Amino acid sequence: MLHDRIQGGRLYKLLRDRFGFLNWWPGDTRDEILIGAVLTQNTSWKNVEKAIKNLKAADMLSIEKISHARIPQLQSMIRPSGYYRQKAQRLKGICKYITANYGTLNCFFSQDTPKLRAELLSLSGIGPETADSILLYSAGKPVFVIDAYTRRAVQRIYGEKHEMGYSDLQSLLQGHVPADLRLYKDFHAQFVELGKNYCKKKPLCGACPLRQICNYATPQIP
DNA sequence: ACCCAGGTGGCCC
DNA sequence: GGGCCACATGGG
Repeated sequence: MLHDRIQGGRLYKLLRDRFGFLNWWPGDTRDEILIGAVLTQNTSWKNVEKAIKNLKAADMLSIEKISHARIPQLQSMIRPSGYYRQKAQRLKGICKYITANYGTLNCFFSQDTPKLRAELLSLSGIGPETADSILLYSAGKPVFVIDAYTRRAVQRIYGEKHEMGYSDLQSLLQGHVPADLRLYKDFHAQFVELGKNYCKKKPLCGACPLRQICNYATPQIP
């Protein structure tokens, strides 16, 4: 069963051996990572890079700056990342909330993780995945991020059928992976790397690392 | 021309 | 509490 396959770090070791350690989320500052997390929603990172480049060129790549940006200007800068009208509005709202209530990201992040997560989720434009991406990569909290890649990989391992919700998937992974920040960051990065290179087609290709643990013979749910 | 990408919020039942 | 749908650009 899945538990056994993930437990003992077998899955992680397998991926890690294939891809090497990935120091993942591109971005130099906490601000940049948070902003990128919002912009990348259902959007390829390539497009987000263009938006971030525009923001950087205009010296607007900070929570504080965006909190009082003009919407039309913000829209034009983030246009390449798609949904630019929605994202401009929501991103500004998020930045305004943080600066108005906490001043700085460091201050905002210095709360208990559960409270911080709930607060992130209460903001328009931040759902579970974005909240956890921010918690993990911007705030540095050991929270497992569940994204489309992770979901697909786990479904491959499971045997495709049992569709799990976000929190079920997260509980499952967090329950079987030691809560270590570097490990969580890298594990998620491994899932992304896996998804980008393999696991795209229905039958796994011969080179897919998952073949080592996924023989499609025992897809039973506990 | 179609399908997808590191989702989310608003409706509806 | 789940099933649709709009949101928008850029690349295969």
